[in-house]
Amino acid sequence: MREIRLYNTLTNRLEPLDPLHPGEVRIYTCGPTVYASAHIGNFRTFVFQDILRRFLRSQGYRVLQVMNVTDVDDRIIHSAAAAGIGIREYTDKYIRAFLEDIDALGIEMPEELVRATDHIEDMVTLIEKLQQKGFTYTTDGSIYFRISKFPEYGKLSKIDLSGIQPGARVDVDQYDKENARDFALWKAPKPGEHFWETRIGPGRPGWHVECSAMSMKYLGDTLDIHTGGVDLAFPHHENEIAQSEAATGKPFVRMWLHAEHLIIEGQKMSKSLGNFYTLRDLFAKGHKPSTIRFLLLSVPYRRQLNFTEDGLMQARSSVERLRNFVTRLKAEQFAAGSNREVERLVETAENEFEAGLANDINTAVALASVFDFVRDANTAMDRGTFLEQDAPRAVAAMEKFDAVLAVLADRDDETLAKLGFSRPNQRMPAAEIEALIGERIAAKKSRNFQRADEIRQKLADSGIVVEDTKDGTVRWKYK
RNA sequence: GGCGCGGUACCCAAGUGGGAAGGGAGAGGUCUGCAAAACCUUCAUUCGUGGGUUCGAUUCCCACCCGCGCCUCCA
Repeated sequence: MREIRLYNTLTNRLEPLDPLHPGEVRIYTCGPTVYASAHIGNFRTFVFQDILRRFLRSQGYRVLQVMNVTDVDDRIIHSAAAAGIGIREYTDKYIRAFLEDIDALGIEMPEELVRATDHIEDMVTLIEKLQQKGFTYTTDGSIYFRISKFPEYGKLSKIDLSGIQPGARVDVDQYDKENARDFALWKAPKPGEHFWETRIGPGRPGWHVECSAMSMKYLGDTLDIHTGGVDLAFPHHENEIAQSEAATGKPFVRMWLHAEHLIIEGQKMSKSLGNFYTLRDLFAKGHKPSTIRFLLLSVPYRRQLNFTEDGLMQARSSVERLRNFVTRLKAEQFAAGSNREVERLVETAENEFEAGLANDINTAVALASVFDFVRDANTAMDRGTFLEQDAPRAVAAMEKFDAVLAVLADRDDETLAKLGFSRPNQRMPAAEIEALIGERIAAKKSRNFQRADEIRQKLADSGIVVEDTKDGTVRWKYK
């Protein structure tokens, strides 16, 4: 098995992946907080995680991935109350939308998608364990984690607690905490708020404890990989480490992977700047799922990604190029035989593709190997040195690449239609298209080029592109 | 201030102590009735700036400039 190296935020180094359970990689992924639609920045992180899991599987690993859904927090409680419905009902619709969104982007479902509110009992058990070991204290019914009892606090984010300057910014809750950095494991209910009646009293869980409880429940005390956006490293992941390791006495996570943020047209994405896009906003503007996925995956995950209109155009063209190649492979007739040179091209591409991804999921290198292959194979086809037996081999390679990339197989129209974004101007019935193309071929044969061009224009107006090929056949596709 | 990421052609972007990947756009050409697709050619003689190490640095070291993130329950 090829060695896979990943950049571990805990050690700030590239390290070889060495799963605790041979052949199986256990991953925990911080999922969405379902109080609103996820935005394009969220999906940068989720697409990265999808590339990671797809690559691991393509390398023969079993993957056991758990993603949480945070369906209880202040915003949810308040919004649900304002809407006069329960938090479960309130979050259901956002969970549904999230599932539709990740499906639209070709993101595979994790093996376990778990809701925080289904695991209150597990969190209570974890908090009890921390209480027994003396890592907590209670103030007014809220239970806090005492950071001073956990000397390794700060090892992920490399913050030095001794150097903290008190003052500048003070949390509003500070008065009931011993230390400003202590965080809530359990929050006492406020009047009128949703709460659970439990062995540790009435209340609701703090944000951090949910991830510790659920990850260890499904993946064991020590996980192979924990992923999330860079912003989560502190305090969320730092707190997860503290809770989990204090409770079990074992290392919580062997490798921490953090995806850099996405910015929009060079600016930080924020609601006040009005550059806050959901997937559906982009679909409504006419962008295809494959375009968005390609753009999100084309920049390696540890690099900030500038999400721009121009970038979307470029991504769209790139995907077109790859898809055109596969279409050509399947449609064109080649002379009998097979060419060892082409086989060599395939092997080189497959090797470089894997090597790129194995080096900290370097998608830019992986894509370069695919494009190299596409160009060289196209050249061989143009020169007539690409033979009949080479085609299925090349198709197989492209399918292998797409098992990770997931942008070649064209589900765009289908996906958009499912979400209500069908484009009626592209819905000319196939029979009518075929009839027009037949008429155009006849017109061309009788050298009535004016009529032929009229038909081509008519099809173009309906979003259909016609391509004449060398051997006289005609291909068409939706634009 | 602390911790971290980055500055490579018009845009996106890889990379290494010794010939600067790949994609998009542009220009010219081949093919085509014309297109489209594809192919060919072209597109970085300061790889942020200034020093240093070296036979040789975009790559290592130092300083500086610029952009960004986290240090507040934001992926």
